Amino acid sequence: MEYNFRDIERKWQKQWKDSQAYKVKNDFSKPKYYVLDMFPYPSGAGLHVGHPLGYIASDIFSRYKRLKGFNVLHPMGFDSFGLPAEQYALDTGQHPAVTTKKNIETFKKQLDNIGFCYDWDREVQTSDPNYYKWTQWIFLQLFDSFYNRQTSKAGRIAELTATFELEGNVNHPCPGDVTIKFTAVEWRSFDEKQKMNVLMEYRLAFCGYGEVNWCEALGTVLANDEVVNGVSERGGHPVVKKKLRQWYLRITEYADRLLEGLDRIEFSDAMKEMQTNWIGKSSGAEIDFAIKGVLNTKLRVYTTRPDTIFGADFMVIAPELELVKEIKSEEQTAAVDEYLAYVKSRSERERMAEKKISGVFTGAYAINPFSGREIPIWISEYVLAGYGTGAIMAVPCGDERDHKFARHFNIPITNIIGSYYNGEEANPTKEATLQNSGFLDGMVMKDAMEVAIQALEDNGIGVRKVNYKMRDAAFSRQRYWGEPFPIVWKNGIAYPLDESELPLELPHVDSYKPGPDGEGPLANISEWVNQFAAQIPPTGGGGALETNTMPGYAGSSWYFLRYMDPQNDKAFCDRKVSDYWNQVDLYIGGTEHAVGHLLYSRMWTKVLFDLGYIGFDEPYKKLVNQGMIQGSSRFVYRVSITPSGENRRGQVYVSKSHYERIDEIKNDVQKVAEYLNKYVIGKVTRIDSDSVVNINSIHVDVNLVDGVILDISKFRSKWPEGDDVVHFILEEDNTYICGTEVEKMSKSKFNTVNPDDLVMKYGADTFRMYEMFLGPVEMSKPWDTKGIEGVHRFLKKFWRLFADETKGLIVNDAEASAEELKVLHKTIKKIEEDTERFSFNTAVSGFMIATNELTDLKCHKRSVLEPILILLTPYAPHIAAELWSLLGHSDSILDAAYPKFEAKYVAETSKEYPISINGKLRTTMNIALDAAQPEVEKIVLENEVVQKWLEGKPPKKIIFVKGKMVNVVI
RNA sequence: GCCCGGGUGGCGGAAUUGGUAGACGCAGCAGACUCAAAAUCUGCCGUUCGCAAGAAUGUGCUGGUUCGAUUCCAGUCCCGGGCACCA
Repeated sequence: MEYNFRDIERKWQKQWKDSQAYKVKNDFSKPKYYVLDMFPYPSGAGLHVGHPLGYIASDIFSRYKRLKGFNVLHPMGFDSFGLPAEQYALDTGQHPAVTTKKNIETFKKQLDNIGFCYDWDREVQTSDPNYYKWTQWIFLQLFDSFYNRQTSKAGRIAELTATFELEGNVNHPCPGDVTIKFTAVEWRSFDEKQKMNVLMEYRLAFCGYGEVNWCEALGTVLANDEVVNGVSERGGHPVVKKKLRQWYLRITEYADRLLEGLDRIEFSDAMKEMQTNWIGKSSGAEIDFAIKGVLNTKLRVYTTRPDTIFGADFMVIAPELELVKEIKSEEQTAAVDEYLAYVKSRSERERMAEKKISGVFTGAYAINPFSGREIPIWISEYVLAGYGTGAIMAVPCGDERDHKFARHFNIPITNIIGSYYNGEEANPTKEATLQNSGFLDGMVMKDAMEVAIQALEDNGIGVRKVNYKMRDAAFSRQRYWGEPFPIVWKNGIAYPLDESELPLELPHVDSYKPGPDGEGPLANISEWVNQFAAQIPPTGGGGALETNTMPGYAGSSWYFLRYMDPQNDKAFCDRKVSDYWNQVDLYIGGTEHAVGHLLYSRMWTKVLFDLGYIGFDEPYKKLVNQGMIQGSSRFVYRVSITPSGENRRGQVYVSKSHYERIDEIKNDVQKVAEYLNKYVIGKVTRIDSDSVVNINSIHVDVNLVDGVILDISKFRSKWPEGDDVVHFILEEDNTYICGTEVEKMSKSKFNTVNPDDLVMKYGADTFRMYEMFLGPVEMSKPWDTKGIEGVHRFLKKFWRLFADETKGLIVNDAEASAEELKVLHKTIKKIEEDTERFSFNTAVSGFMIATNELTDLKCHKRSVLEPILILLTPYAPHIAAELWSLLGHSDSILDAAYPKFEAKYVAETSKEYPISINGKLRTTMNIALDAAQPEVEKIVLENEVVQKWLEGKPPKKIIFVKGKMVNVVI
């Protein structure tokens, strides 16, 4: 009876499917556990070995929790809206819905191959109208809400208008535009459009004109985190700033709660820090400076260091500010205008890349409110219009950028920190005692901070102020393949669709080309756009649907809730059901979503909590970041001499060591020609004066390479023309050695490995355990198929504990020996502890050790093997189920009782103590564990190795740590 | 530039609280079984010296704390990730 993994796995996958073994019920009587994977985008490329890493880990943990008696929710679905499907549609004309469906089928088949315990009845697809109906519904809730700063919670727009009727907005300053201020009387006098415009500045989902990251090549707007170094993350196309009407989420209102919530969840420190940095909270003050000769305008700056106000030697304002035009002096007008033109000419990309010091004096002066000193006002692009007030007070002795600027333009520097400033570079210390600082003189900076702010507030020239780097999140895309907004525009007012109209389905289109003026493809379908024209309040007639669609993160912001109650058509998720499943207990996914998806879904959860739809305000209790599996690329090197000598005798591929030698002499064409001719006779017959050596390193399919050795015959088969066409220059042992590099796994680099192939060859159980055995889940590592044999051998060896090739099942009912029970309980402890702390690689090694030891003991006893079989179930469910059934069980091993560790079986009476001399291990001795120090000292000193090192002298000291070690100091 | 991680055999990695460094596996070497191969099994396997016993050395590098450091501290180099004119 052999370990026939193919039959076994096919059999059990069918059996589990037929018996609905993975069906999850909302059974409120059982304790729950919710394990979630970040759902994949179903790309056309299918799964590669990198994808399942996290899925396997979560599957193991789910199955483990199930054995422990929990009702486990471990669903899977697809983030199926997105750009690639639409790009593909543009290229091929295939409808995204069609390609997406096909891709999902492939993904599901591949996932099922690996034997995951998903309840596919709970599958969600973000592009399914039954799903995005509720994405649109949640959007409507966001649209109908504002952030009430009094209660620090989302509230309804109706509450807000009720307040406005009574008291205006005095207690609810406008988050979108602080200059909007009105009384109750004024509010009541506003017409509908004015009211709606005001409310738009409060809504959590709002529409506004704003500078957006516009990518011409993609024809769309990108979120900040989709732009990397001035180019699009996808495709690397240039990105420019452009003013467009856009939808946004007012996530900035949640900045503090997003920050505070981090204390209550288990994310890695690195992840928390990324989010903290992204939110970028800083506190300081806004200070108003009078401008010399200008009466009704002040210069408002933001600083985190009000204590340094006496060191402000100049002011810098962002070139974009309107104030510039107002204050520039006549003499400086030409220079300022020239500078503004220069700034405008520079793209975001140049600005980011160059960072050179530039700026111009406006001719205006600000007045230091405490000293009356006149401070020149400059403009420079290093001050950003979008942060703080767009203006700063520059303190060159304390800020490096200000210092460089002052140096560059020869602005005198005031030293307020004494010896802390060396005249060469700025010192951002907070410890210095202030000098040249008026009433702050003699105070330590960090104490002066509070005094300065108080003085500013007392004199009405400044206020305490907290700022965030985080911006409101752009929430619209000029794309087809996304959720349509349930919004109708009429006369510039956005009217929400009634809930009963949801889902607002995407129309079928024939063209995915952008609409006019940067609008999305939907703008081209007037029939669809105008479908609600007759119903729009208050008068009916006119009105057009919003033609933008929602971004990729809309559907993924709440999908974890839908899994709980996926078929509900009355609500996104029944409250009783979400109360039961509650937070995701374990969320597994990559770090790439640190500041995107994870922040947005945290915000949506908080809003839904505030509005009373769910009972918790953090979606994910614990997050484990799986590492990336990188590709291990292989290269071949093609050498040619152009323009002459080329292709006379076909292409020449040289092995690695030859490549290295040729690379050294590549500038000498003659030498390279001789080199090539030495191996390929007549390869190079003529060299011209303009001949050059070309060396191309070309990705070669990793499946044609064994380790680093190229399978030449497979490679050669790409040229059916025959041997004359392609030549190889090999190593001395007649092998072709490839170059290697670790890169992202991708089809274009020919370094992808398909899990299907490995499952076919070794089985799903081997594949699962091997992926875990590679190393800690959190760690990124290049894929290497080599070691999979070892794991496969282990499973075969494990099988042989139960069954013999000729004799069949060899398990007996004899009583287990103490030694065997020790192995069993040691293993129970090891596997349970390692599983709990997600140390799956060491758990796999624990199974190997147990198998090796039981094989050595020739143990085939049911009472030992059965519990180990249960331990193995989460890791290798198929083999476990098969053996369980062979042992005569008719019930399912998926619900067996997890074995209980009993310490008495592993208790030892003595230990092989390491005996060190001066901390260096010299020998070991078996000593009873209950032996006390005097007794141990006596035994140790009698040891001949110890006596040899003592050379007759008494030891200085003997360190004895019970149960650990003995160290003799001489 | 700033902020996080991380550097351990030929390779992936282990060492959970400062206490036997290198578990487990891959690759390699030697052997058994076999006509042969596969499969399986046994032994060896950081480096240097040595027939061996053993000794020296060894967790990026330089120091320190300690009876004892892969683990703690200071400095430094390298690799990976994040942020990047945020006042």
